[in-house]
Amino acid sequence: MTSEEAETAARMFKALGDPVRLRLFSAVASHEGGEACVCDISDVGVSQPTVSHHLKKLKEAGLLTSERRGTWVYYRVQPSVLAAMGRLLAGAPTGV
Amino acid sequence: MTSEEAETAARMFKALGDPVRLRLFSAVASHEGGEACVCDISDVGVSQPTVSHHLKKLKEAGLLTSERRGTWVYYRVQPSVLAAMGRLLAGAPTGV
DNA sequence: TGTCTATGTTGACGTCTATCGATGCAAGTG
DNA sequence: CACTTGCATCGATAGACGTCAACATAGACA
Repeated sequence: MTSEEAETAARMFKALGDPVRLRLFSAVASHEGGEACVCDISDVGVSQPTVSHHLKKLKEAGLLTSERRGTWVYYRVQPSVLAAMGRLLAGAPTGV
Repeated sequence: MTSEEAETAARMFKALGDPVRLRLFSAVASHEGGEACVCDISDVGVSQPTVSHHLKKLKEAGLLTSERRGTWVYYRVQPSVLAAMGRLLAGAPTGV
């Protein structure tokens, strides 16, 4: 595993390394239709700006995508990234 | 996903959320025999105390175990934890 | 016993991060 | 146009984190 690969992968793991973000991510992933608007998942015990902050982090890490439809903003997971992280953990290193 | 589950899982993801720790973990996981002494994997670009610090973090997160044999300390991965994280990412939520 | 090598621990320092209140922006509704 | 709702951004603050130098400890060997 090269230094660059480690940084890329670590960025994703780091994004899931916060309880609030993990719950938000799980909520989006398990929501009906594979997507959820912020109002559906914002009940994680923190204020609304904090939720927005964490969703932005998850988006920056490439784990979520967002789309505005009318009044609401819908978040959706990036399946390919999930698969890559799963492989990494399953014992199939990227390039070692 | 409850708050407690999120905290437990987030602690593991967080442990892998640092490039140095991810490289150390990958090095141990891919090393011959599934274990490695610190001298084998300490070439990650940081000082020796920092390596020790990160290995301690990984051990606290339950991702590694350590065993002293003579002069050297050998680290080994916890396979069950890996499988659990893999399942989490593969789309089999723990309790949602 | 003394010394060297291999690791772990401590203390300090600078940086990052999570959180909040206040505010701003977009879109629907009257 | 005014008002409300949903979400993002800004500024500030407290706490966590990564890193290193210095020191401590454990084992091997002469």
